[in-house]
Amino acid sequence: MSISERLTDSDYQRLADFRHALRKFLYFSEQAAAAEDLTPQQYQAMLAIRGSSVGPPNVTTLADRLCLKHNTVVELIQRLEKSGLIHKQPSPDDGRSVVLGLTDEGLSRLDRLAVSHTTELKHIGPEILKRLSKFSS
Amino acid sequence: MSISERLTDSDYQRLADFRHALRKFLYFSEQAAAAEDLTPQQYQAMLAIRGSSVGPPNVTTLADRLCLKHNTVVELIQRLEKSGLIHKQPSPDDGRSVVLGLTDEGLSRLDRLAVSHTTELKHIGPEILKRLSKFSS
DNA sequence: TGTAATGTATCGTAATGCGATCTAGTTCGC
DNA sequence: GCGAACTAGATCGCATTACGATACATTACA
Repeated sequence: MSISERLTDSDYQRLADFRHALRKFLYFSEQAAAAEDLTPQQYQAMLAIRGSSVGPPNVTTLADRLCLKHNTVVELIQRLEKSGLIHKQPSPDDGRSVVLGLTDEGLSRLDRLAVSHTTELKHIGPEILKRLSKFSS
Repeated sequence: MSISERLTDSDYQRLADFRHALRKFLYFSEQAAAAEDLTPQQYQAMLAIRGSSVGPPNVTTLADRLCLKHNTVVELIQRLEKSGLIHKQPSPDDGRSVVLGLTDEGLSRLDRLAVSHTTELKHIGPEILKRLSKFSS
């Protein structure tokens, strides 16, 4: 498909179908999170904290990882802390910074979600993959 | 990974990295939509209307496609109609139903977005694909 | 040392998505 | 053909989310 040509019906179907596959996965994720009494964003924040490959993140690092503004993350973190799912520690290196970590309760809920997401990805993953591969040309 | 074992650090990193790749694409999409003065949901609704493979959808069909409740879509549609991006026609077959379609203005904005999304998918698609393929085992 | 940069927090606002409820139109059983 | 059940869409109120603007403390640096 040349960039200068108008898109065809099937170009649009391809985009829409990919988006639909993505949306189905995200919908599953919303429902799974809700079953653990979490909002989708809470799950994503907890996953990003637990799955950080560079050690426990602070607010700014987490905001980058979630592609959100720092103040959005501050509030997300506050709700998570109030629910007893994460804890904040003042950074020993930098008095402005806080280090984020999961509580036992947070870990336990996240673990169940991570397992179910992994299972779901084995099911819906191939569909996303198939629709995605149609753009690689 | 057996389902009965506790997840490892790298299991979590895999999930978090996949989610991050997804989030990056969605963030691109949000920014691209904003550049055309659209909300992300408006773009997705318009794409679903234009990319429908079974003819112009009604509210219920669109809700299914977007994995949203019908009343959510009704309001989304109202905002789109007020902005002159879509039009609603009473269905000739069923007096309860409305048929949704894009206006010229809607088509023109969507077209630019669809092109830029296609381009972006060629860039970020492979990364999503790579992270996704790690769950296919 | 004083100024800029960084990290976090607070406040007000707009958009989103949903449950509950409503109205109008359609279908089905009898 | 008539009423009950069902379906499609619309309306309202509410909680959550994300953001811009702003503030304040800490750190870095010239």
